[in-house]
Amino acid sequence: MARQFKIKDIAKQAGVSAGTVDRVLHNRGRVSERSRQAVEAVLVEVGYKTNIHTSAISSRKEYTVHVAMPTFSAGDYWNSIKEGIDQALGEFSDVKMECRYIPYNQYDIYSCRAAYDEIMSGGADAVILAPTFKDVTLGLCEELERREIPYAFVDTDLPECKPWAIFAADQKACGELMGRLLSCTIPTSGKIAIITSKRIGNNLAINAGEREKALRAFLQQKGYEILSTEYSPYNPELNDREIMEFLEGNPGVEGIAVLNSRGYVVADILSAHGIKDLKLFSFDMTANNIRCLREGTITALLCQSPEKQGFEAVKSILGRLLYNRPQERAAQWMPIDIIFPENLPFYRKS
Amino acid sequence: MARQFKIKDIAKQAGVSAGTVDRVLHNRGRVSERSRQAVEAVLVEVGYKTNIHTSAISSRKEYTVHVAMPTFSAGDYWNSIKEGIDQALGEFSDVKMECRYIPYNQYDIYSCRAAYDEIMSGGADAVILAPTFKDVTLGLCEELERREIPYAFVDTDLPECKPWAIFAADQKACGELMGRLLSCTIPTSGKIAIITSKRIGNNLAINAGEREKALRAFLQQKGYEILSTEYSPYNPELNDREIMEFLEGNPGVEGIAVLNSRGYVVADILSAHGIKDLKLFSFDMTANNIRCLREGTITALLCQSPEKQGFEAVKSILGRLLYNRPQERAAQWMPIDIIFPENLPFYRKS
DNA sequence: CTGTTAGCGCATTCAC
DNA sequence: GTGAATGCGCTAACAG
Repeated sequence: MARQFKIKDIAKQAGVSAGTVDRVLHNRGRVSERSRQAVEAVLVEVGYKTNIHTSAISSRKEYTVHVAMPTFSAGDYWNSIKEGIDQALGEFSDVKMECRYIPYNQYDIYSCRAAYDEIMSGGADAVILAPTFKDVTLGLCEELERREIPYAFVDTDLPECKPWAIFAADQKACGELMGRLLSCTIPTSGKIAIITSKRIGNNLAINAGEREKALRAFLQQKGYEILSTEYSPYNPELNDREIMEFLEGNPGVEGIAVLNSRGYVVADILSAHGIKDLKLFSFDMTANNIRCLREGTITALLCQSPEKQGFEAVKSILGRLLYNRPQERAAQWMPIDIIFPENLPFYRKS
Repeated sequence: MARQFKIKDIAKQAGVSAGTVDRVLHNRGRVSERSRQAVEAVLVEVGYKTNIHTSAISSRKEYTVHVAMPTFSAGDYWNSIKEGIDQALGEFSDVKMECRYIPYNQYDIYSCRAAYDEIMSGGADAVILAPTFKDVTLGLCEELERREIPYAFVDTDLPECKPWAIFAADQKACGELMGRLLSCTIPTSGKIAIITSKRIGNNLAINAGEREKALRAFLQQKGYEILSTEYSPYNPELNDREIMEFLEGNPGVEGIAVLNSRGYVVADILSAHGIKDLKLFSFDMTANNIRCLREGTITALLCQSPEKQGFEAVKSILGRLLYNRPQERAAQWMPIDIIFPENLPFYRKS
């Protein structure tokens, strides 16, 4: 067990004091170029690794992190992200960090704008957010960058922004993976239906769009006939008729891909009409989707590790807050888990 | 942010000193019954949670953990478990803990016995092991229990033993999940071949056996015709002929399940003979299996989170060593990941 | 700009 | 049996 180098060791080696080493480590400035270089040389030479435990207890600074994401209810996707955030808060509970949740309606751009206004008015040291509406988010990020407030994305990437970090699933891979599952399950003679949801206004359903593009490319290459339809998240009572009319008008559909978390909506409709021989795939381990998976009305779910997204976002922001290092825009792509009834129990958190 | 209760707070509440609280927390004895009860009452009342960080830095005890598992080579399953262990060692680097690896040949019971002897002769504070040979392991565990040395299992469970904790995948679920994948992929008119490996001596290939049982039950219920054969891990040059003869003698096989990590062996044989239309599933993200998955000669892999097994085993043993709490035999079943080429990149660690 | 120093919360002596 | 005192490595405030 090679003894770790301590700050004092570094200081002695570099011919400075512990205080100076600390200032270098945290990019606090007020250090002469000469000292800084000397310290950094020793740092890399001995491979110094800061002891997060002692660091955590002796740091008395308090931070406020604002978290803006769509309203969540028990067992849904956004709630899982929140669980990951809370888990991180527990794990790093000695860092005095407060998380303020600022929820908004993901179908209402005004609600989102209001949430963002609230972020800017409060005194946030850092921000975690899900880029639901592209243009609105661009505006917020610009302002955050001007004020030098670090922010991290979860769920979706927005290439135009310069977040401190991104925690999301690769949507192209999500689409292709769904294509793979469908092509394993359905003979090429069968037709495949892609179901998306209508979204009002000119906001992009960024993720679903990317998934659809990748899925179509994948299936086309395999030679499938692809059909598609939309359902309305605003008029759920219409869905039943629309979906059934679609299926009746298009005989020969053997597989259905629902490109958002609403697989259960379609599953329940099919089930209510006694349709059992269709393969149905959807996204996210929400409470309703899990129920359908257990009932056998959903074949499998693709999951984007939402807990990990939340957890890693907090962890990363913390690193930024504690160690003021400049860093490149870093994307961390989440594992995409495939859940069948048989491996479901081992993914459910307490 | 509710302020956490500190040891001092507990002490004041219970009318004792910090030292006494510490003795209670660690079951160190030398505490009057009266004080102990008072302290424990306050402890549960305020929901005291020990601060692992301060705890870690101020504890000066040193521990030695022995790890007995099959010899590993770069990129194989056992190496992944070791990576998880090393990762934990890094994460908890301030706990002075040394891990001694004691590898053995998983096909040679004498080598295993020798490894276990070494464990018992060294001064281990705790042991992590994979129960490869049932009877030999039973003997070791008995002795460990007599000496009150805590031990944890990875990879496999052995119901007869009383380990501190178990980190393994549910093998029944593994078998059923493979059945599910096969039944999604292969029409019931197709035949399915199960391939296992011969194991010398009367040691049980515990995991593969359980998987096979579950898989057979699953497929039978779905109405498949099941064939099976074995290959020899000792005479690899024989495999090619044996496998090909098996396939030629059994036309109509559309899917193959390899119930251990050697899927690549079969994949390479098929590929060498230009056979492309078979669906092939196997276990574990080993280097060779990954190669075949990329080449398209393996359809998908089931993975038992080996890194997590190693990581959690160390974490759990650490908890036992630091906090002498008695705990029930606890099994923690790992997630079973399904890996296709499309989601492979997001599971690979650096 | 730099060095010095007082804690952070807990585990562990060592006197009582 | 018990409680006060000491140190772990690091941060942050302060005095130069």
